[in-house]
Amino acid sequence: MATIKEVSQQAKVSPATVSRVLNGTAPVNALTRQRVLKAVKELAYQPNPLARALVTKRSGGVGVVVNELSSPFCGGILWGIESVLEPAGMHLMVSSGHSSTQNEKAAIHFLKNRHCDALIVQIEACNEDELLAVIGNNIPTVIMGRHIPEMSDRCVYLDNEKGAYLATQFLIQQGHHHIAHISGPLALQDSRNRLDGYKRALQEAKMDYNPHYVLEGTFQEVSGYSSVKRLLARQLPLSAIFMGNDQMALGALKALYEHKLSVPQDISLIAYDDILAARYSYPPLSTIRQPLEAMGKSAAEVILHLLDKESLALKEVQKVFEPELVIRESVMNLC
Amino acid sequence: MATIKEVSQQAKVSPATVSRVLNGTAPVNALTRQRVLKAVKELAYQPNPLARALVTKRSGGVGVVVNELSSPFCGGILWGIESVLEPAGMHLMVSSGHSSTQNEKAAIHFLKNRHCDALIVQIEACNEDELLAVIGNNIPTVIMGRHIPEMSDRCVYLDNEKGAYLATQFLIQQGHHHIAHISGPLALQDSRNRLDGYKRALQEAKMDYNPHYVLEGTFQEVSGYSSVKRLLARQLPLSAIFMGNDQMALGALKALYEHKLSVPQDISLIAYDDILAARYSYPPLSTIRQPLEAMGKSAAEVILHLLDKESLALKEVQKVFEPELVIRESVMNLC
DNA sequence: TATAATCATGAAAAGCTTTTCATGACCTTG
DNA sequence: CAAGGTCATGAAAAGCTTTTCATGATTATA
Repeated sequence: MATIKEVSQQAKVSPATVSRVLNGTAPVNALTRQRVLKAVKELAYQPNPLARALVTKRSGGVGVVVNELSSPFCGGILWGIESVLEPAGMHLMVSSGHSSTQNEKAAIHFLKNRHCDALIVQIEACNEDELLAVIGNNIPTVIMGRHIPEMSDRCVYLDNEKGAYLATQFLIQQGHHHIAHISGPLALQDSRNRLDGYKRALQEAKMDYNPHYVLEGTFQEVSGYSSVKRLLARQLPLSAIFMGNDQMALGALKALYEHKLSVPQDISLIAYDDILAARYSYPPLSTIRQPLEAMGKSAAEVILHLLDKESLALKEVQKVFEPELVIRESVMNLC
Repeated sequence: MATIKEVSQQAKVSPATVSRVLNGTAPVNALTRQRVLKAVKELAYQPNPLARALVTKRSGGVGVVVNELSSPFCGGILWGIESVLEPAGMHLMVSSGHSSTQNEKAAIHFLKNRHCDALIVQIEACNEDELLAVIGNNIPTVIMGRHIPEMSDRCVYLDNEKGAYLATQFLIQQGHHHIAHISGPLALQDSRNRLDGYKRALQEAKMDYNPHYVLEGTFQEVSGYSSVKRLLARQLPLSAIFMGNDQMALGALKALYEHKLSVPQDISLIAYDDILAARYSYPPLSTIRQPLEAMGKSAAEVILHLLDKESLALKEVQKVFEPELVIRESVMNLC
């Protein structure tokens, strides 16, 4: 590995001049510049990022904490982030939170300690106060997948209320009157927003909101399964369920199958997220799609702006994303 | 951020002594040590990883190049890697190859240039020579998901031949005689090994290998769809298909559905990988499971050994993993 | 008791850049 | 032509550790 000193010797200039040529930080005589560039090429010189980081206090790394590396949700986000950050010359340092407050905090500390220039955080367990505390305010940070009022302009998230509204509205349009909802954990803002959207659609259709039709789940498959069983045990008139996410819907499918209820003939199902499995379940699930990749890209763009790498104003980046209704075959038209 | 100098002043020692206490590189008088530790605590001192990396030539980062960040396959691997490397104090720098030779090379160069201590590479497009060339031999590297003879002791992979053998054998045991195979791209060693396993099972059952029953796909869903259509057009007697991976099997399901052939009554299907969707397709797919997380862990352990962080001998890490047959409902018993 | 060996510590160098400050050459302007 | 300004460049410092080498003190050995 050649150093800047060797280059400077070969080009018969000082290291400072080489630095100036490479970074364009000061004007350099055209001939000198050429000599330098020639030497750089001949020695295949590449600046040592560590030494550079030490002096500029910019490591070129962005820390990303996702909830679960292996989930399709996080994969989509990561992909989006990478596609923006890498061309900008920055690298991703990833870590995961595994839905545990402690892990999440540890992951954030870990990355902060590694001198990341910025942080992108998509976690579920920490509440708002914990999150704000652990982030601190000495590192530019973007929150993904939830809205935190204190840092509204650095949150990239889906309009969950609207997605739930769209889902419920669709069920109503298809002629359903008795619509249940299995929510996610209500400690999460997302889940609460989805519940709100469900309520708003009912209200708009002049249908009463009945708490007996709502159960709280955990976003996991087993919870979809057990919640639906509990719901059925209540023996309420029922024609459709709005499931808080796809994974729970897959569990629901199983529960309904065991009760010899077919989807959508006996019960209609609509869910949320549009993971791959939603397309291949039987029947394929109608669901609400989140533009994960686009959201990841936006988060990365916000980061670039915060780091002043781009001239665009921060406001111009889209931060609230629109959910999209994906119609497949799990909802029956009763009209 | 406190520096080592401030700590040394507070503890009335030289920076060298602080370093010695913190790294245990030389004996330090017990009392001095206590003074130093006290100062470290009071100032909440944390060594600057960049400065440290500059002198030790160890950044503490491991570069990971996966084929596709958003795929469930890579997610599982990443999870495994993270679970070993993070406790060892190392961080992950990720990048993806997107099945393109150029991207893969760029990603590896990108990470090497960032002064990673080591590399874990799971890519598909580069052939062996390209891969060896781009890796070079100045950075410890582990290859995942394929076997490269030149660096046999640094490859962590599945016994693909055996998995394919298990799948095909299972079909035969269930009484199938006309078994087709839609392979992955035969440029990939994995695909060739799976084809070999298929052949071996046939041979062992004294069934003839007929090339008309084998089509080459791309591992993508659409390719499963089109390959099956082409296969059906050949009008061969057929009772089962061994699909090269789950994604192609999902495409196959669609093609068969369009031909009004039901699975498994008319055609049986078995696949490879066991992604989440395999469990929820209709019917749920029998498939071959890869222990992704365990493989990721192993890869990370090999890295740690290569970096001499652990005393275990390199040989003791498991590097060839056993596939597991997962029986669901896509295969009919004809016996 | 004198000499050798061991131990604890500090000063300074090394690692590689970027950046500040200074300098000398050249040009412009009064 | 002298004074002031601009331009291109170099020397040296700064950024924060780790590590080498040297030193003085203490202990063991002959």
